[in-house]
Amino acid sequence: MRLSRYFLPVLKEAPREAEIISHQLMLRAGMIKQQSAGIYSWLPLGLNVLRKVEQIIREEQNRAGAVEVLMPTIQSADLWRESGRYDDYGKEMLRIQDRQERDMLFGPTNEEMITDIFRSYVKSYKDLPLNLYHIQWKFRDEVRPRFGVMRGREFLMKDAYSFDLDEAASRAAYYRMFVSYLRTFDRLGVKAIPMQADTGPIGGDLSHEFLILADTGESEVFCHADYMKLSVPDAGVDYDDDAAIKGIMDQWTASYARTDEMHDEAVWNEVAEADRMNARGIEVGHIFHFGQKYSEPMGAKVTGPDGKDVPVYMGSYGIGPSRLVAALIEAGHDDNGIIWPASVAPFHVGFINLRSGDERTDSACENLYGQLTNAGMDVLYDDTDGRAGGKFALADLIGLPWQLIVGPRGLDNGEVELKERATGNRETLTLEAAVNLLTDWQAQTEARYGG
RNA sequence: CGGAGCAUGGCGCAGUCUGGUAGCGCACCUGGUUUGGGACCAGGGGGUCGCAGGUUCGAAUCCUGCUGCUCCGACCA
Repeated sequence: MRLSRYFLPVLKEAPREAEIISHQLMLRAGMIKQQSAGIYSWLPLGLNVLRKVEQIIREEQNRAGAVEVLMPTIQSADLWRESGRYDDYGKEMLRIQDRQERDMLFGPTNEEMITDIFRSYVKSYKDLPLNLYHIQWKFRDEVRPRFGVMRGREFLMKDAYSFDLDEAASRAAYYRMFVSYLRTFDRLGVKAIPMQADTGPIGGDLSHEFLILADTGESEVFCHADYMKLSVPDAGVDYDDDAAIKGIMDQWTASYARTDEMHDEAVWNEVAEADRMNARGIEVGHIFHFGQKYSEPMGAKVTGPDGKDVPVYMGSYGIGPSRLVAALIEAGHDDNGIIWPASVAPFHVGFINLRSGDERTDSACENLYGQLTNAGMDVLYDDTDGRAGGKFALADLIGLPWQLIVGPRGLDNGEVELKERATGNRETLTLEAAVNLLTDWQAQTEARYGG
């Protein structure tokens, strides 16, 4: 992508209403525009990252055996009356009427609708296990939206729903999603720690929240230092092996890890003092096992091997991609701007042409641009007229992993400079060496974080 | 929903106390000089001062009502 043809409306100063760093940087980097309290447009750079986050989530859901569907944002109130939640959900649910004055709502979640889909088609235990998910916009009319897309009223959510014949199978489904989440956050380049959670209004008896540690996190967390060292299963993990999956789950839940809501001082004090980590975290995922809570009232039953009908056992599994984008920035930034994890960076490398209009630097950039693009790299080429300072500031702000600096002085020696955003390290090297370094880096990144 | 605050060009702000018909920086447009870490010179465009009433010869400024947005608390991906 050439910057001159892109749409990247950056700001030098953050709008006053932006309070936390991720919100400020998202506005300054031209990723989002606020349209109303808690409601945002996603501009090209923001959408680029959001799509990458979604795609990693999608790949890991698929790997764990979940199947993607897409349910509507608008739902009928009737479904929610069946579960009893139409009255229970309260003012957070945005209620609307269509022209026939039918009661509708903008979905805050989809348990009812997915249960309806399930009961319409699935009648036999032979069709289980089943896990359906979608990635769709939700609306919760929060009393107080804040922190940009971190807590918007409209937000993107991946929500998966598992269906199983009995409690044991349902727990196995829960464990698979648990492991899938470990892999998902790992690929996103962040450490997210599963913490024992309150099951809340959705109900159930088994629930974990996944939190990214960040100083600006909204929750206080207490966890054992072991979590810093635990390894995440690789792509070869066998989701059909219930025992192995359970083993990973056990390993990741063996030590103390709770948010302030569930914190128990007495148990916490049993952890060795040196191992106690008290930090702040951002909740980016939440999984629940709730058994027959919805299948029972909504009549989602399957016939078992004994010929008897039983309501299916269910769980639901949420990740907020839009919140994750903000959380990744909270976890990765410096005074100059964003530092993206390699796996979701909107572009791998930004080109800085120090002398736009100069025939030699222009053609060197064009040449490199062609080579890297052909090698499958995403390149943002700053081909605009302008001074170096502004170009560096922009490149730092939007946080691409690499900056390739091309100027007449370097070209006198057939050289360019390569700057790594995360470390700030700069290296002078030949054009070929720069191309090799970048393509090697991409191959390694793909091997480490790719699908 | 309870408490606090803000609203002046795309962004950041001054002006409001003490009423006299709107200004600064950045951004934008034109021309020129520039170009190795947010350039400089000259010229230019853009605002019914959130909305509606009221007071006044005169309102960004004073009064009343409303709306929007932000922050602190209870809730959540």
